[in-house]
Amino acid sequence: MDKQDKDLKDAGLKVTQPRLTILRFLEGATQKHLTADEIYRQLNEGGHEIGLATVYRVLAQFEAAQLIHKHVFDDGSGRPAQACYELAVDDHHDHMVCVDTGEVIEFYDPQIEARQEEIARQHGYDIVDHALVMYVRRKPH
Amino acid sequence: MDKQDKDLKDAGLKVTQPRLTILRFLEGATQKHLTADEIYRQLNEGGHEIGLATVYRVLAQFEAAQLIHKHVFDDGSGRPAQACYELAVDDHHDHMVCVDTGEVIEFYDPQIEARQEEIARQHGYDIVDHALVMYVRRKPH
DNA sequence: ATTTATGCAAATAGTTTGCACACGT
DNA sequence: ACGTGTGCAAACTATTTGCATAAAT
Repeated sequence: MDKQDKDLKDAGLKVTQPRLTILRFLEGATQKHLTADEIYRQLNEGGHEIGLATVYRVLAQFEAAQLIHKHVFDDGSGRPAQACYELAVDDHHDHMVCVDTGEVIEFYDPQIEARQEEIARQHGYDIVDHALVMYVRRKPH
Repeated sequence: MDKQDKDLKDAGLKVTQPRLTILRFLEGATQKHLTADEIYRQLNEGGHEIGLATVYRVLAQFEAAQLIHKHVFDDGSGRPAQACYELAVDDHHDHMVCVDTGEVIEFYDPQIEARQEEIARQHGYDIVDHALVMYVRRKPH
């Protein structure tokens, strides 16, 4: 039993061809943040026949199992927002999206994290989740 | 010429009935964050005949003119994300959304703002915009 | 053998757009 | 009168779902 096989079982998911294929693809991908459609297209172009609906279903399951995280970066440019997915890793981080190139940069700042907790607490709330996205542009020169 | 009238002209928008109606509605609304559909429904129930498409178009124009801000709170529960809009005011703020009630709480934290600038700078970027949303739950007891 | 997963096509939800007509200046 | 704005219905996009078939245990 290999690693991905075990990961799926641990997540309570039956080990099926599509799930294995998608999980392996995500782990091997050069790009960390991928849309459902990108995953679908790249797999099929690579000879793996998987339906788009299945990609969505599997991603939803992976997300529920915390194997991956889903992000909805409102690209600001209006137009329909596409969700993207990335493999879950132990360390939490937030994102910067370059409005010119679409490039996604990850970062983590303990001060910000701490302030968030503090602010929620002051209002009488616990944080369930949070999303911080900075839309940025490469500084001239 | 009243205030809303002037606001529209200043934004470079012709003063039309739907635009005035929507702007006044937003300024008079008890709820600060409204979806396009809520605005559409409430106006029509209030006797103002406005098409949904027009509501969307006007909101898009208002957003472009910085009269309002658009938010896409990924309610986490999966399902299609609906955008909501709020009147732009001078002071910037971020949001907390209660995952149980959908309630939206606004907050502002200078430390977080400063850190964001700093982090972007360190990576060689300027911040164009940013969105911080904390999904929270009322603290037990 | 049974249960769960998959693929396809059709359905959905929110939002956008084409076009004929109405409005604002 | 002229250029925009509006309403309606049809189009679109991303995503979900129903259903018959195919896998996995």
